[in-house]
Amino acid sequence: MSFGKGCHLHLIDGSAFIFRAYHALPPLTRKSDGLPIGAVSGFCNMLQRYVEGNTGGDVTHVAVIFDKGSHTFRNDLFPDYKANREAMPEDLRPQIPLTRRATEAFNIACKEVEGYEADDIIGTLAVKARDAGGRVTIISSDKDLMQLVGGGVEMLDAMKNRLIDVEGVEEKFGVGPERVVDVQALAGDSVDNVPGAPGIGIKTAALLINEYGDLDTLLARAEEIKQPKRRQTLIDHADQIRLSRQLVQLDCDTPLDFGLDDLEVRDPDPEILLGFLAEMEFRTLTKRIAEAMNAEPPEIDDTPAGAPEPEAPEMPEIAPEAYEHVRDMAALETWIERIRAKGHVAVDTETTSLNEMQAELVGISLAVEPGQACYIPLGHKGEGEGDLFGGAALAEGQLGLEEVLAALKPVLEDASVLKIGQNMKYDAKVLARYGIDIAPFDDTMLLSYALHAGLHGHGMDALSERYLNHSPIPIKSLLGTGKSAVTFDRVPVEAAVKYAAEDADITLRLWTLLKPQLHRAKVTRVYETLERPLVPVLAQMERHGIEVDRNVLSRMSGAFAQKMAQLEEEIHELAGRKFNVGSPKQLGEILFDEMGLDGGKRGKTGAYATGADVLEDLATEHALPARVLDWRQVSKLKSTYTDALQDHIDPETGRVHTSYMQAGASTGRLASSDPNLQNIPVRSEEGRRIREAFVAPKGRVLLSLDYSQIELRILAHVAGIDALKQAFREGQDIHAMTASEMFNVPMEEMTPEIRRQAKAINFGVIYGISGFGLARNLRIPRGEAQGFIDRYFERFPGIRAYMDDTVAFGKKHGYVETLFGRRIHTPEIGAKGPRAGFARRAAINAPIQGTAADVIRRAMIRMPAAIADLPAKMLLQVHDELLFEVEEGAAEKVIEAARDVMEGAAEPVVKLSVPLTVDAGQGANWAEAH
DNA sequence: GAGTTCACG
DNA sequence: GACGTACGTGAACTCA
Repeated sequence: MSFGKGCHLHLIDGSAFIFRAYHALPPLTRKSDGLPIGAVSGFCNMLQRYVEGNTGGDVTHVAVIFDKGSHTFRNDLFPDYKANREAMPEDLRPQIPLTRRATEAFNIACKEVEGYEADDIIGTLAVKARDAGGRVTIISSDKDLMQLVGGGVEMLDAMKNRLIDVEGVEEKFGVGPERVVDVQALAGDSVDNVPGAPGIGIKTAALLINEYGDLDTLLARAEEIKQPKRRQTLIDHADQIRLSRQLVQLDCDTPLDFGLDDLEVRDPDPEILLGFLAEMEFRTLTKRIAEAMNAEPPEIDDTPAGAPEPEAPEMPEIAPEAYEHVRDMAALETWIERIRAKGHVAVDTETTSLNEMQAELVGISLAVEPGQACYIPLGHKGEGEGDLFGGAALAEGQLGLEEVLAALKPVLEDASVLKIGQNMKYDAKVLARYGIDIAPFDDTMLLSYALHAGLHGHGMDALSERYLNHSPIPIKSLLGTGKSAVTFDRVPVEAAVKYAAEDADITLRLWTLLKPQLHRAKVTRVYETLERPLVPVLAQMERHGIEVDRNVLSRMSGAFAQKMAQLEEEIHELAGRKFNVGSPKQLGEILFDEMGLDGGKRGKTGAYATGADVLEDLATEHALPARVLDWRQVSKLKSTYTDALQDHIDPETGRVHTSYMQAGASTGRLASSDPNLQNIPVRSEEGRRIREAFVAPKGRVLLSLDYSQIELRILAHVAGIDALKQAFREGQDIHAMTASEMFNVPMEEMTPEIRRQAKAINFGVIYGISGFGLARNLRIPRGEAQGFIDRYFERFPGIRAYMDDTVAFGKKHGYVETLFGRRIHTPEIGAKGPRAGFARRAAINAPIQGTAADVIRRAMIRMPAAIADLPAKMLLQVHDELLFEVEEGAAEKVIEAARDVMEGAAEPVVKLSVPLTVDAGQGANWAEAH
């Protein structure tokens, strides 16, 4: 029957159904494999209720309409359109394709058009149906669709079961459907980030439109408005209002590759529908629908779930021989289809270098389910020695790099296909250099870190051994070690297939095991808000790098070399013979055996201790240890900084690119390596000069923003110490205030010495203070140190309570938590002996250090958006400091924006009872900026 | 490769 | 009563 008079079309807003279903239900997972299916379940229930409700009705045509693609013409008009939308929850994403399948299983037309919102398609279809003389019911509560109501089109809010007709629209907007866009254009929409006119809401907008007739007239005659403020707003924001109208106006000319006749109501095929429901393991729904259809409900097999903790879902053995070598485009296309059908894929890249800045892509491996993995070699060199110029020809059986990347790019960037990786930052950085922005993704390393920080490492080998009981093929077996090591492009393709595809397979298996545990462990939010979104931020910072002036370093190296030689000579003279000053063992023998100095204590290896503290004690009596201390300082600065940093300057960018380890430190801190830019000297005057080599390019400046006393502030908050909180609120000198409280010294009479002691105690508290430790730090007798601590606890009993509570919590649960829910495991807290002491102190420190780490992570994640419109780049993080490079004139603006983000970073999840404050500095180099 | 030392927060 | 102790990192060096 052709669509026309007497026909009734139902248009269901699929995305609205999905989100309703998702939020209405707890996070259900499929019993057999942990696949999240809560939204699918709710979606199917809603469809079923819909079908039941309309059986025997007058509906002749029906379709479920979905959004497709995240970029629409509205984004071209206004880049911030829907920009404040939160990212799709990660456990919803894999369910999207399943809702499409569900719709098809119900035998309901399921339609979407790339680059268009569902609303536009609904609008287009509604207009067509109306023009053909039929009736239309739009099943949605989206107010954007209300502009379509009238002339045989109405809306049904399925949740409230309320029909919205022209009167309903007037009630909501104060105008008829044909003027809804005008009102919306004025009022704006915070949900979709449509700007509208500031200060004007729906009420005022309706008033104005009703008075002037329509938006264009209103804007043309804006001068006539009586209220001065309103008048000015409309005049000032006329363009913005017109843009807003374009954004809310539905496009009722969406190009469609189907017609109304394709949407005719069809009965579902019981076998297909019940088959799908059984596959999803929806027992109740399967039974109910089977009854309704007079069909036999299929068996549902969800056996692997047996135990509530699915330890290891059934997986085939890991068999590297079975992996596929992809050698032609047809095979690649098949893999791409399988990926799309699955909705997720494990990806791993093989390259010529561990340094992502220089790594050339050699191959890509993919895995879609355990045991099913492939490797696509792209840049393997032939077996031979190569030509005279050292460049070997490409090996056989490889596809062209560009062709493969072009085929994979849509999948790797597709919002509905989840990419799974182990340490995805690496692959993302490599692929970024080939123009691929891999997203969305999961990272098994970060899953493990969110779940099990403090329990074990999170490298793939460790995870594979622990969870899969399988040792992956060692990379060394392919590349060799030491001088004879080769790069991955020299590995024969056949061996590379086994190794590389195995990595993807293992990654996929780890994901199937770890991902479902997030919810159970209640660390989903940690993973989603503190781990995953940080990856692209770090990748960007690493790619930026920081400019380092080689000449400054090299000059310093020369000066240090001279100084060292001079000191060495003096030291040998004082010792009476030559020896290796850099050898603690030889130094110990000289000091304590040959020179017979007191205080020689041997460590566990039998060697004398010659650490700085020991030498400092000796230095009061003798010249030699003092010289050695000087020598050590210079030697350290030269070898670790002025020499080594030069080797880290990237030849292509001329800058130094550190690498941040996100899952290294158990507390949630980052760690920087290759080179470590988190321990550039600052405490000594000579050392600080090294920071002069970290510079901004011409026309730019470096900008440093650091949290002031963030850990002490967090301590004041978590331990609930009113006196400390008060001091922070009033901006007092916290160490002086502590000293004043402890030693009953009025603030006016504070001496630097008393303040210094209080400062040491404040820090000691954060570290899990002990009398011995404080005594050593302050160089006072142990009894005196213990007296200080006792007095401190007496004055601030909340601190003692916090420490005791934290340790008790750690003992009970095996982990402690930050304010943001990050877990740090403390497996040794119940151990016997000194290990328990370590674990106790670590447990006391972890929530404080970890909360501070969480706060700056949150700031970093929000920073790119906050400075997007400013000529600024975030370059480095040093635990409580962020370093930026900005155009000279923009420094103040960037400071303002970045400070806002940093000071408000805890909110809205945590409302601290102390303010966070941020100090800022700027200059041509890091020494000046800090 | 373990142990020591020392740079940072 | 004796243990050995501040918390968290990474890099360079020596020495077995």
